[in-house]
Amino acid sequence: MAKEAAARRRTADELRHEILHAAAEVFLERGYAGASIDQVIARVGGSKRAIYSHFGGKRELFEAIVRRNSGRILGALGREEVVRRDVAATLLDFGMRALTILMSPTPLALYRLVVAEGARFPELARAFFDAGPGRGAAGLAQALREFQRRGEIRVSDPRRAAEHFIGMLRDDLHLRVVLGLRPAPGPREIEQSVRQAVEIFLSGCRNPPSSRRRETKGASP
Amino acid sequence: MAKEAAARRRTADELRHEILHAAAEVFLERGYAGASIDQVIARVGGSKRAIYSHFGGKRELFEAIVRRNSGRILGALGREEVVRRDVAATLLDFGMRALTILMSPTPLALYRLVVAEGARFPELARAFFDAGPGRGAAGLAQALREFQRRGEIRVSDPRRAAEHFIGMLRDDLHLRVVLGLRPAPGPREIEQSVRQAVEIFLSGCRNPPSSRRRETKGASP
DNA sequence: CCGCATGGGTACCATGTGTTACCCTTCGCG
DNA sequence: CGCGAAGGGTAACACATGGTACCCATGCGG
Repeated sequence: MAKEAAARRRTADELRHEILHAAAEVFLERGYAGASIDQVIARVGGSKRAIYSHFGGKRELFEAIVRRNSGRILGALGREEVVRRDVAATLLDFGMRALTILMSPTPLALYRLVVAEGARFPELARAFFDAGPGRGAAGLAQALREFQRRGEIRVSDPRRAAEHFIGMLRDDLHLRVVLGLRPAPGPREIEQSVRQAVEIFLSGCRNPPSSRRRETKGASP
Repeated sequence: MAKEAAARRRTADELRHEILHAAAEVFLERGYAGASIDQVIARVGGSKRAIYSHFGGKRELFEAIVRRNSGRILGALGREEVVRRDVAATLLDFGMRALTILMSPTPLALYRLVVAEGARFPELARAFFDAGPGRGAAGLAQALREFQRRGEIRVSDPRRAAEHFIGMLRDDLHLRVVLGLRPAPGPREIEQSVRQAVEIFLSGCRNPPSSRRRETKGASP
């Protein structure tokens, strides 16, 4: 009885969860204005009534979706940017993780969505930024301060430097993927991009003084 | 007579131009799905028939808008990244111009729009990227090659390096403005950001080898 | 064993959308 | 001076949307 009931009539939380899941799919792939309640209930199988009971309406459902995904997706990166080895290794590690996350489908779609609707949903934009890019930059900035304390790097504004580094990660490669001009890069290409970013970030590319660098063209294995 | 006629009945080109202008406003501020033909004709004063005569429909009008704005906005930067003075000055100049353009209202709205709809309008995304970020990166890459030829810098992949530099420009500051979390920065803040980006790009921030740098805190002996 | 509250499903509504058929004004030309 | 044509304005339409009133099944209390 109870089992049958549970199978037929989903728990309220179950249903709510499924609605959130389906709504995320729909909103993330069609945008806010382009998505419709009917499409959501078409996927989740329930009825509109359920949506209007559990959430208030389209707007509230959308906000729930964005908040939920903002929080969960970038939580993996957030952690603490533990300052483990040397600067280069830490930056490489951070960059790899960040770029890998940024290039996966859901964060990409979420990015498109929030960029598109951010101006019309200010508190959502805030939540997204604080949970994602903001937290990432803050963590990295903290790590940079630690390295600066150790004397390994020298930077005037750690927070801004962190943002610059993240900016290098999220460069045209990310933009091209966001625009759908090319598929997401694989781990190898990600690593290549991150390595060059770390190289530039640490050593720059001015020639005379830093001529001690080993790569450039000649193969040093 | 002719004057009255011209005042009453706009030239076909006149009308077409006004439609494009109004449609740009509507699309850029409401997004593709959120915009409506009625809103466009409400601003331009004509009738829907005009739109469907001059353009094919909503989709075509949208494409015309994006193409037009993609071309005209970033044309100012495009030019040729003339390699004038030294690397730092050129990068600073390029960065200032690029960031100033990126932070002005229309390019911001266009960015939001294309990011949102890029996946659904692939050829538009391509056109936008080629006319804007792509051209900018290509120009800068060309300049970097020239500097590399002169021996002023040393970089393994100029194109990617150019993209990294542009990425540093378009970092969290740009994202925050795109999301509407803060107003666009003034010239002073832009210059500050660009300066640090140039500094990092050229010299990096690793401490021991490049201790010859003059800022940070202590005077370099 | 039966009535009742709960909540999810059906059907509907008002509205706004993109699009098109029709008509009238206005200009160019004989 | 009259006529044909072209193009813009009016109005309608088919449709999809967000939102809601009604209804029925389900599980519990008396």
